[in-house]
Parts: sequence; C-alpha cells; structure tokens
Amino acid sequence: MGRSPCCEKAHTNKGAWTKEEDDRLVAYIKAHGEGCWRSLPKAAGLLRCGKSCRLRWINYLRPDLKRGNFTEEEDELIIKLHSLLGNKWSLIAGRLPGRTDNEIKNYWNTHIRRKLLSRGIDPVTHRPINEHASNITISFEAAAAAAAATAREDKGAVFRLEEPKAAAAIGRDQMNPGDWGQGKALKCPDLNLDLCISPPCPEEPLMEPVKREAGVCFSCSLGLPKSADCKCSNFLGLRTAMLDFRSLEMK
DNA sequence: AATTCGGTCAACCGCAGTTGC
DNA sequence: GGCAACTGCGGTTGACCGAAT
Repeated sequence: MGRSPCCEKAHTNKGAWTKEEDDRLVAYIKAHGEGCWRSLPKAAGLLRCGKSCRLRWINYLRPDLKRGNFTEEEDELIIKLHSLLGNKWSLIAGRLPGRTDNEIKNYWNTHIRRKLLSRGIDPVTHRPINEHASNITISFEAAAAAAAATAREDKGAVFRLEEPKAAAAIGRDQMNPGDWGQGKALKCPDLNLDLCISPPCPEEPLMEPVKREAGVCFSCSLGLPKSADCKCSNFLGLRTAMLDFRSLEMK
C-alpha cells in the first residue's frame, strides 16, 4: 500500500550538501529554471532526491534570500501573523520577503517562543499565560453560553468554522469535529481578532462582524505595549475589522 | 583540557493537496 | 471518477557549535 518512494533512496546522498553539489544545483537551475524536481537530480548530475534539491534551493540557494538576523519589525510581524494564521509557515513566509518558511519556523521555535513566554504570553494561544484555564476553553456549549451572555456586550471575535484547519489558531483539540462545516459561529470573548475564515457570507445576522473595541489595536490586543507599530485601524495594509484569509495566499 | 549541556538550523520524513492521464 | 505521479507543507531529527562546568 502507499505510493512508491519519491526517489531511489539506495542511490542518493543524504545529509549536508557539499559545495560542489550546491554549484551543480545552482548552475542547473540558472540554465533551466525551477521545476521538474523529480527529474532534476539526474539531469543535473546530482545523487540527491528531487525533494532534497527543492528544499536546498528554496531554503538556502535562492538568490533572493535575505540572510542574517531578523529585525525587531520582522519579529513583531511574525508574531502577528502567527496569531492570525497559526503554524501556516508558508503563508507567514509569503509576507516576509527573502525569508523562508523553514527559517521562520526555526526562528519561531528558538527565539520568538521564548520571547513571548518572557512576556507572559502563551505562544500557542497568544493569550496571557496566567489567564484562568476556563477562560480559554473553546467548546460549543461554552460558545452558546458565551453568545447569550455577550449578546448585550457586543464584543469578542466571531469564527466561522468551514474546515478543521481553520481552527488551528484557536486550538483545534478543543473543538468538536462534528461541527465542521456547520457554519456555526463561535464567540471568543477576549480573542478580539475579528477574523472571518470563509467565503463572504452576507446572511446570518450572527455572522455580522461585531463592533471592535474602540482604540484597541492589534498590537495592544496581543499584550504588546503601544509602540511604533500600533496601528489601531490598519494592519499589513488590511483593515483589521475583517481579514479575508484568501488575501494572504502567497506563492 | 575534557566533558556535558543547551541552542541553533539544515535537512529529512510523512502526509495532504494538486495535476494529468 | 479513479489512479498514480508529483509538489508543497509542517513536524521532527540530528549534527554542529559555543558556553558552562
């Protein structure tokens, strides 16, 4: 069962790339362009599998890569994007020119996680760590109760769950798979992202974006002090009132 | 000087999605 | 519509290196 391996593993090199292999790969891609990764190794005279060549090119050899340390601005941008997209590293990388998904993923795991923890923010949920557990539980029972309780308060984020991955950023383990695609709305009272992940859907009054708390920008909602990047009405050139997930598609 | 430990990051693996027949 | 080939993504691993002991 299963598909055949992507390459004949018995006859391929593994591990670190040599200078000569790099040179061969770069020369071949410069001459013939990217693509056809499966046939590339043979054509380029490399004893590597296509996936390995692709990875090496994308993560290390591409001429438009920006090497070196991440700037403070890049840090904050990654944090913001992660809070919106979860571990969608390729989407995040698409918003950071010259950075790769692998690089950002590594950087997140080694630097930013610690940075957020030192700020007292949970790197997974982007919420304060010492917040009471009951406040961060997302369940449909709780959502229904919260919806009723917050109907008058008129604040909090509304999520439309069209597919499982959409829930990544808010903790999929705490959600009921049977509810995917039901168009149910979740109220998460203190996760104030106003993020709607779905095709535009004019019906259902419940889905109408709730009013944003006046004067609270995205940075502030993440627990960051007001700073130069405090953009209460604008984020990444997008109105924060409604972020269309599709607009973040890259590559 | 030798050893241990922890951090970093390049590379691998397995799976899901896409495409073409 | 079904299948196989191929590509891309995210999680994980392990080699390497510097700091600490």
